[in-house]
Amino acid sequence: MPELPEVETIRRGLKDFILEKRIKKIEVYCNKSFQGDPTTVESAKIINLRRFGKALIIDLDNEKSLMIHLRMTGQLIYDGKERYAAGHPSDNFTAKLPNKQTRVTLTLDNGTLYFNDQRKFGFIKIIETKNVKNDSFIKKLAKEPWDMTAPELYEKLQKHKNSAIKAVILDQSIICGLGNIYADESLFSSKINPERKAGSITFDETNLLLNSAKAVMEKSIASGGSTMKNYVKADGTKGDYLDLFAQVFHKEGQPCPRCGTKIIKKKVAGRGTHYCPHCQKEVKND
DNA sequence: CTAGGATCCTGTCAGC
DNA sequence: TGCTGACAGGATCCTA
Repeated sequence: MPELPEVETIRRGLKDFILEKRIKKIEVYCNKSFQGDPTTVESAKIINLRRFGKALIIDLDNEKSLMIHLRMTGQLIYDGKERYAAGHPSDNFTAKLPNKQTRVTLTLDNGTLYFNDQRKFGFIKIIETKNVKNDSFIKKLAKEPWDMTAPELYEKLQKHKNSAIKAVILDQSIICGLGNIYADESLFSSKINPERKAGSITFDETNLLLNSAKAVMEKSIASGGSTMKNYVKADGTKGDYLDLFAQVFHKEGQPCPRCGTKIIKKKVAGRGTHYCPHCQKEVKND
């Protein structure tokens, strides 16, 4: 699910609806999905929304924060006068809520925020605002592509020289923000085969990869992420926004936009991986 | 230390 | 139709 662009989309979109609003009540339907005592944040006001990699932080006015990670299938759906839904795309965006996949609801002054999560990998947890940066997950995050230099990334790649480049760029402690979609898209854009060992990537290729990562994520954020938002009509839910900008992801069997060769799907680093076998030729030496 | 695989959980889809 | 296995936009834990 949601990668950096989707979480950033959620942050920007949700802000307009929930900033300066108070949490009146929290209902937890699945204990695994919520860590902490909900009553300690009830009546607190939302004063800021921040993002660290794929994690969303909602700061409250009582020195506590909600840390939200959507993992694979998490969604945040605000339902008030309007509905704003983002995260893992599904019919939940327009469905009646709460429903079977609703794990937590936050009742606000002006509406309800639903945390839906089919697979229950995601979570909301309460942490002290001052401890956000010390959180075990946040602490490990590397820089995002915009803050990282090519020499920095190149050095990290050498440290993991025997791993597939795809596996390396998915590691949030190496470079932060890429997930399965943007890893594939960045590698395609850089003409790098996902199975190449990180140690075989040249400095120039590293530079290209870094620039590609920035470009594909910027493009996604600009178009509202690959997620859907502001939906009111049920007939819109079938639309796949990913198609609008993805070059290879979920495009297996379709012609490569650069050379026309059929896009391949193959398991790399334990993940479904899409690439053009012609543009992204394997390089033998490493 | 790195590298690779299993695992958490629910739902859907292809194939028999 | 019913069953089965594979797979899913993530991250962690375990093992070698």
